Amino acid sequence: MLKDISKVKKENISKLMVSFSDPFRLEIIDLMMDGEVCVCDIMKLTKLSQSRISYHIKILKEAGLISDRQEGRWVYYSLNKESLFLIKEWITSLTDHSSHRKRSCE
Amino acid sequence: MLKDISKVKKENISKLMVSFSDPFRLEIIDLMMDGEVCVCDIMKLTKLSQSRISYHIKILKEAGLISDRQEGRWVYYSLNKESLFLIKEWITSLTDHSSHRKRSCE
DNA sequence: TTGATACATCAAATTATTTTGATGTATAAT
DNA sequence: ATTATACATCAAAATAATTTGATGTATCAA
Repeated sequence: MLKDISKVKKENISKLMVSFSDPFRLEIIDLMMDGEVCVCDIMKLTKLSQSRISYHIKILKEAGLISDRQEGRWVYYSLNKESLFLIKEWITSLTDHSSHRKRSCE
Repeated sequence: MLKDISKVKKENISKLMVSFSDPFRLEIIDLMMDGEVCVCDIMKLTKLSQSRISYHIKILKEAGLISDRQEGRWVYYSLNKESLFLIKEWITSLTDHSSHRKRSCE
């Protein structure tokens, strides 16, 4: 068991995973790989409505997956590398510590 | 953009992420880190109902995250390392290829 | 100071996911 | 054969997430 991963961290992981669990959010994340994007960029590139995008952005933000930077009327969003590393670390702990031990009831 | 990651792969990723997006499924995954478990093990360790566990198991199975092995009346479930590696690979491609390029509208 | 743009937020409607309790199937012990 | 165990599956109910359209706020340009 992941005894070494604190509850706080687990809740972070959970939120990050929820972030990734929506196809539109994955699309948005994908767009952010090329660097900062504003909501208007996402609108042009995905044809999603503005409020719909804002909603998903909010989820990503609350999970700590993205950061924002305001510049005049525009808000630029970008991926947060630290949270990506956190997930990577978690997945790594899964692959590294998971056992193949057989179980047998009876 | 993740041009190099095929659509099929993306759909896998999406399903895997959905797998991870539920706290009870994370618990179940956690239990599987010590090796195989049967539904009855999960029942004892989590106090979730049998059909509830079966439901979540189904989601994990359909995402390809776990494998099953039947032995008599018991079915033993275990984590699928390949799918864990697939996610790791995906996260790695995010961390490795994501750019910090600034955007500026106007 | 008026109007336009960029985005956030809200409540209601829609849609999807999860839970529950019942029933079904297969295996195995008596 | 009958009964018990382990698990799957199903339909209905409960709950949660998402979408929509409207409205709100801040910034900026004319």
